Amino acid sequence: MTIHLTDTGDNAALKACTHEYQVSCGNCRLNSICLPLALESDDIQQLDDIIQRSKPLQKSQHLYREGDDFQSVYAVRSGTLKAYKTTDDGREQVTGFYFPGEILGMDGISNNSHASSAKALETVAVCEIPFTSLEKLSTLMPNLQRHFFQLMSREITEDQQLITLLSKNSADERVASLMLSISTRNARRKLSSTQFRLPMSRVDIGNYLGLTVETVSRVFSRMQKMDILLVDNKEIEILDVDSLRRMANLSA
Amino acid sequence: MTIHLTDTGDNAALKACTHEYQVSCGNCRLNSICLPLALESDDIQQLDDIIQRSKPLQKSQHLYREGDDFQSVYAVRSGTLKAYKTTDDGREQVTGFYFPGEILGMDGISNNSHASSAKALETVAVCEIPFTSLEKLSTLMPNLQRHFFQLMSREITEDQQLITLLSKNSADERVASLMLSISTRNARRKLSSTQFRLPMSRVDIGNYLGLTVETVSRVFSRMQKMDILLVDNKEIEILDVDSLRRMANLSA
DNA sequence: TTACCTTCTTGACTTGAATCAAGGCAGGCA
DNA sequence: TGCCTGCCTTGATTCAAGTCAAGAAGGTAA
Repeated sequence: MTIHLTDTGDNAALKACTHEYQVSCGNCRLNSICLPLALESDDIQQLDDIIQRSKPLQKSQHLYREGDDFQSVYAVRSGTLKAYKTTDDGREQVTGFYFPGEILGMDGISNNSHASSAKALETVAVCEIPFTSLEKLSTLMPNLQRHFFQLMSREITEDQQLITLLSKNSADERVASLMLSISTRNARRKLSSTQFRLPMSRVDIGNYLGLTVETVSRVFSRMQKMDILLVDNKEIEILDVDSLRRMANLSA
Repeated sequence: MTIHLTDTGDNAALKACTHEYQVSCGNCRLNSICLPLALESDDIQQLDDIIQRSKPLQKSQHLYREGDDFQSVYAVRSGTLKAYKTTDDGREQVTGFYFPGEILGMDGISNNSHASSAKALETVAVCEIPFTSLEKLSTLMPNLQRHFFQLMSREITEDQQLITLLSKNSADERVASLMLSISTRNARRKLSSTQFRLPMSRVDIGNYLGLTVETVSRVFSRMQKMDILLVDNKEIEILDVDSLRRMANLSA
């Protein structure tokens, strides 16, 4: 039996998941994001068979920790996670935020142990994809192999975007870019691209963007004063996308 | 016929490559870096068959450019390359340096077009690995598939290291880290870990580390004054590794 | 050899973001 | 209801790295 997953909005994690573990990839409304593949229905069945849909994670619980044995990669079904590394001197570096449909954990493949930790920013449901099964299946399904090569390659290019952002852009540009990125990712999930609730704290934003909390806060205030954003704590409304784009210094 | 590659030192590119195209992976002295695999000799033969060893690139020539169709990934045989992206406002962001035994070009997989450009910093010889052949071979050789998953995962974790460096560390720490990284990579190739010639300019170093040339130059001067490094233009000698490590703020 | 050009270094000054410090606000709990 | 406690904001000050400017050193070509 499969049940259609009716809502994967960020607050719907519990509702969506406690009773609806048995979603299949074929039915999942996120499959266009996480599995944009020309797979035969038979293939999808095989993939479904290896994927484990376990009970949801509560806010601030870890999906995995840096140094844990690497077993699986994970697709986010609902909710948001942050990935972070702890530096040698004990500070934290947020390396990414993961929204529904996105896949995390691939940095663990190289050493057979997770290179970063993943923590739920709110209630989260994930699909667990055991990596050895995925490898075996990939040798049988060239499309799937290619898909995972592409996913990892995308992660590389996204990291390179972040490197450029950190290396070249001002505080304003960094915050503007993150807002645009979240906006785009919401649009992909058919959610509003102009109004959303930030799942992460100012500290996390600052940490991700290489800025202090105070700077992040000041940038938000400035953008509000310029009528680019409407900021009410974590609720964000983009009032002027064009100005935001200009501020982010991105032509695309 | 295969000829043993006698020298892959950075200046030996021309000598090594104009007459010695026919090296095989089985004989290549870099294979412990680029192919640390338990492959049967028959497997290695199959891999050899798809790899193309073309004529060397001269300094400042491009191996590929951002936006080029993605066909292959490349293993560096001798010499050094830099990878860089051009930002929307026309500036350059160096995303990595690639030394002999290292593999580049994997960021092109996700879009079937190269996400960055690769330019020779000196005379360079590469092994070209056509990606579609590699994919096919990977479905037949699970070890090879796993190896490429691992290589890509390593690229991700290295990018995350750089993100952390850019986001959290001072100019001194960044330059110290790069010197240690180059030192380590030299050691892997059985070259001196304490004395080497930087293949890249100060501009490239600054660009990679998110610093200006002037700052890079000042850091080198400071390190020289502290008897940590001996700097003579591009010739570097590490006088005090422990202090350099302390300066880089890395316990490892 | 000189002349030119690029790359590197050093100094003086400026500036954007960090730090330090104080208060405000919202949500949870007694 | 009111009081914590943990976020978030705002202001004043400091500082690390950027900018601007000048000159030195190294490589290349005539």
